[in-house]
Amino acid sequence: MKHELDIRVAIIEDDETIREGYAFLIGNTPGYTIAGTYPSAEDALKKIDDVAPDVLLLDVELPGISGIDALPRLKKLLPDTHILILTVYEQEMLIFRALGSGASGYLTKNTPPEKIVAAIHEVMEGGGPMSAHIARMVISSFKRNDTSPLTRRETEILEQIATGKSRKRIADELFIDLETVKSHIKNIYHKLDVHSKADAIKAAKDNKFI
Amino acid sequence: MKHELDIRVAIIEDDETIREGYAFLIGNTPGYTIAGTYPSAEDALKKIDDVAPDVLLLDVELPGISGIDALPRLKKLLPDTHILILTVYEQEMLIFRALGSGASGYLTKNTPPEKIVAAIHEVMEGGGPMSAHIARMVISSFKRNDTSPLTRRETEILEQIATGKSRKRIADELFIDLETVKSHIKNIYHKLDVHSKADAIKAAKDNKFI
DNA sequence: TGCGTATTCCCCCGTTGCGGGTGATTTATC
DNA sequence: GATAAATCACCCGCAACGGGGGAATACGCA
Repeated sequence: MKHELDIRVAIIEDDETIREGYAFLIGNTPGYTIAGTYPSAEDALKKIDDVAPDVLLLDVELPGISGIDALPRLKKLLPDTHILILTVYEQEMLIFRALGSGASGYLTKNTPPEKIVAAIHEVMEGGGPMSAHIARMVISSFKRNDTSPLTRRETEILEQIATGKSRKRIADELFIDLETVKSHIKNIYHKLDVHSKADAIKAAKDNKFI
Repeated sequence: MKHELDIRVAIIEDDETIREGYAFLIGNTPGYTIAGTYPSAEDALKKIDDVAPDVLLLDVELPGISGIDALPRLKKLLPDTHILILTVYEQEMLIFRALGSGASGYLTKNTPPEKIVAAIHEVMEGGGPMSAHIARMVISSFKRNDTSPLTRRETEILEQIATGKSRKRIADELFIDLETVKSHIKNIYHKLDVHSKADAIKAAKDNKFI
């Protein structure tokens, strides 16, 4: 039951059962049309530009080029297509690489069918659908460590250092003397037990002090 | 209808109508109990530690101390309470400050009542409930610019510079000569039209090249 | 109100890194 | 086989960095 105003959905998924299952589910939901299904990224990269779907469901574990590696190239081919990652993997690395490469949402494969359809609708409405656990991980990535040994001023100065600014420039912008900045930096190094900018930044970022 | 195993919810909201509305809604939902309602952050900070709610709904626009400013102090008082921001504001600044200060979710006030209850449930289950538009903004914050003028190697080196490492150290870690690193940096500066580390990092971050 | 901490500023020292100019060679990739 | 990317080379002067010492206000919480 195709319709001109339907949301056009494409699927890249190597498991035929899952692929056809999603296609059946979405194709039989009013308002949605399957614009193409592909068993591999290579396949999709060759043919999908003729299809230009509104939304693309992308599996990350694919034979040959992985979904993650295909993402930037798919996004280049289809800049206006919303790409939803659909996977069993919940590693931070994968999630942030996917979102960095232009994915508009990230769903785990235990997502019930009706929620997948809802996610497709949501992404078309300007949302960013994520599975609950993924959303929590994304939120956690912003969270600062509230037990930082650094004072407010020290934190502020370390943040400035992390932007590559010189001590002189930091002093000028904070309206304090260069000697004061040096003094803070010495205290920061002592507290973090480091002996260089790079190590201080790394220690602070690892511990979410900045 | 209180129950020992109910999810205990507290509310900080200055508008009495809204506050009582939420309290009525949540208190009358099976499985949820209102543990306390407060018209201001000062009020809550004084009394809420006796209450120790599982979930706290927090408005950001409050008289006196704002919800955002109260967040770190509330989190310190109640480290195990999940705090859900409930607001009309959708500014990036506010969202990221809230998530950085320990908020577990962020909902806009046009959220229908049943979704607020669902969000409380979700956050107790390890999720990170966000309104659709908020989720999209959060996801967008990760997205790299796919039209960067920098090559892969240049991007890699600029990322290393942004961690505060010296050229020498970058050279060693990438197994290339110091002169090569210098050469890349010169190319980066030309492409970004800058003349210092700090300006290069700023330009690259502003444009999401790194 | 007072104790402790945070923040501010001052001097010394030697070493290292940084920004910029101009050039050349070897890999990939199309 | 052309174009871009990545690699290495040698020149220069100045600024920044890391670490040692000490000391005076300002501020917040009890």
